[in-house]
Amino acid sequence: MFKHAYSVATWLALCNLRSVGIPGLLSSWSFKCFQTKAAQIKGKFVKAGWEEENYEDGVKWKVLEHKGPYFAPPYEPLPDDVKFYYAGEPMKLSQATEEVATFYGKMLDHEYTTKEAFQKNFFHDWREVMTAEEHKKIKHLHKCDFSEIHKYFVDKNEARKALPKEEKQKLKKETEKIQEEFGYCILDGHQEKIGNFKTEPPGLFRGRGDHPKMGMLKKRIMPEDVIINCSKESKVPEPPAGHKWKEVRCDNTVTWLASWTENIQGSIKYIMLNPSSKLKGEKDWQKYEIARRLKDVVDKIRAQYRTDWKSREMKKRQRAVALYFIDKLALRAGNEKEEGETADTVGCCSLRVEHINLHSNLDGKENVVEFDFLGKDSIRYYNKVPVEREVFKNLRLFMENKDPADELFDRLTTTILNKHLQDLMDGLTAKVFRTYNASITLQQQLKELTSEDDNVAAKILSYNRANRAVALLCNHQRALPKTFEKSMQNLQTKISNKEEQLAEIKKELKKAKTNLKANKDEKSKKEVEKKKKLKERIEEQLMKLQVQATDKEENKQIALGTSKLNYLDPRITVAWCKKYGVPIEKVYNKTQRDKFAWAIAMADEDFEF
DNA sequence: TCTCGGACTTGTACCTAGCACT
DNA sequence: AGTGCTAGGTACAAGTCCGAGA
Repeated sequence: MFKHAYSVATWLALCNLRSVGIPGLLSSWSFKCFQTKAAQIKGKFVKAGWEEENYEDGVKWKVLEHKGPYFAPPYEPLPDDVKFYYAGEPMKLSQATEEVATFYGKMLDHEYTTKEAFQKNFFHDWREVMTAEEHKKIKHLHKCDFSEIHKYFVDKNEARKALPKEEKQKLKKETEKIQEEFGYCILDGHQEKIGNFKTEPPGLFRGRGDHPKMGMLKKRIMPEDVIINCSKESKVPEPPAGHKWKEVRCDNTVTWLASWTENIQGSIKYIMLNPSSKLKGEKDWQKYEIARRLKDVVDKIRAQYRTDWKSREMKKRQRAVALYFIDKLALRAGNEKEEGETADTVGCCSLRVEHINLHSNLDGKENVVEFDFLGKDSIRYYNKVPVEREVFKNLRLFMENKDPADELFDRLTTTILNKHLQDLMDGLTAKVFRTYNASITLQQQLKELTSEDDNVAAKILSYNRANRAVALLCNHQRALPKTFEKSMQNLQTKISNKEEQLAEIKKELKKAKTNLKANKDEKSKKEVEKKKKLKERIEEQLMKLQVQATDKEENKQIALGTSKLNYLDPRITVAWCKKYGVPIEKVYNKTQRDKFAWAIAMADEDFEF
């Protein structure tokens, strides 16, 4: 069974994930420790430190000890001089009502508060926490005046920013202390960083896109809501004074330390480990190994779905066309979702007739499918894609006699699709195609774009371009940064300044050369050398700036982070860095290096995805 | 086979520390 | 020293996929 193909021992052996083997002494599994160790043994990965764990099926850990979540600070009532007005009259609110009012007041200059659904949901939930008296009096949102509340928080924020250095230092120390106390756990004798150790503070729910629940009240999480997960023999975290946990359990088949149910969607929220942890890293590695196995069978799978386009079974045809989209366009699976509970977004299997347009001929191309739909996070997917004739014909067939709001693949669900994929390859699901296509694209693009004799800056531009190709494929967009135009202009100014500088120095160099010809003395010679060096330096600086500008322009609406963090096998990057002598820090920042520590230790320059 | 809860990954928006500038 | 500005974190929403139970 694939699931258990990688024992912890193998993994540790491979990446040398380890800590110093002094019993009873904790050590963190940090990059630093890694780097030195990896350097020492260079290429050979030796298992040490971590005991060879014999985990049974599905068991994730043996010992887990932590401090529980850090709770949001209690509500601080407004000072008396900050007033809420109803219908023009000042009104003192009960503490609970006031707290919810501040949630709205804080957001006053956010676009959310102008939306009808937001206002409606907020007002409804707000009225629920009001006292009978308040409830009776406060009947219309438009008669509520939160402006003093709003101003109070704006001022407070500014005051905080203007704090003297020492005060800021003090605050920083305090957050560090909290991080220290709650931010780590002990897992099988090793200290691991926790990802999110704080409960989410109360506030107003901000959905993405056109979310029907936007503005609803997100309730304060109390210890009584929280389930603690830790090992039996370890010390159970202490709940805050006067409180109890909802439950303390010991389930070592899951990776979370604490959980609670959130009141908006009724879904569960978890406290889990940081991506740098062994648990997460191992999972990440596995993910890419599955994608690499897809590489071996992808040709076969492609051949098969092409055959299936002509199947007599409608279900099979739909499955084959959907899979083609998932493979070619890196679409998400598209699970069905509850209508009215979330924003109306779709993925491949949930596409509706209204989301595509068929053009037999468009811009000189045949059989073009025009996609236009909102995907995850209500990000628009818009693409015009020429497709195979069979696909085109099938789509026309699928759309026959259907309303725009009908499902395109009415015989298909993600479960059906994934079951099929599972039969084709152990561990294969729809999302694996995204991982596979992203990683393979990076590798191809890097091969194509990088040239040996480029300098580091140019190589990094190539890397970013390869990364960009992937982001484009995965439709990882971002809003044009607000300051884009301005910062672009700044950069352009810098460039022209450099150019002027360069022209100047060229002139000077020429002069120096003439001088040398005339005088032929040591001093003139030195002068020429000096100017030459200066010229080279400026040329390099100019080139760097120009690269920066190109990069910036090409990147303005594309987000690289998501693919880098979630889709690109880090070993490809590590291998590329090693091969072309690019320092890894130029491509991965500290966090990324921590997350990908396993890959950094594992991959040689000849790693092939 | 259908539904739903649960666990875990993926994704963008927002915030801010700290850097490069003047 | 003050002032932008942005990279890089944090927060948390929104997906995917699995398996249990009716």
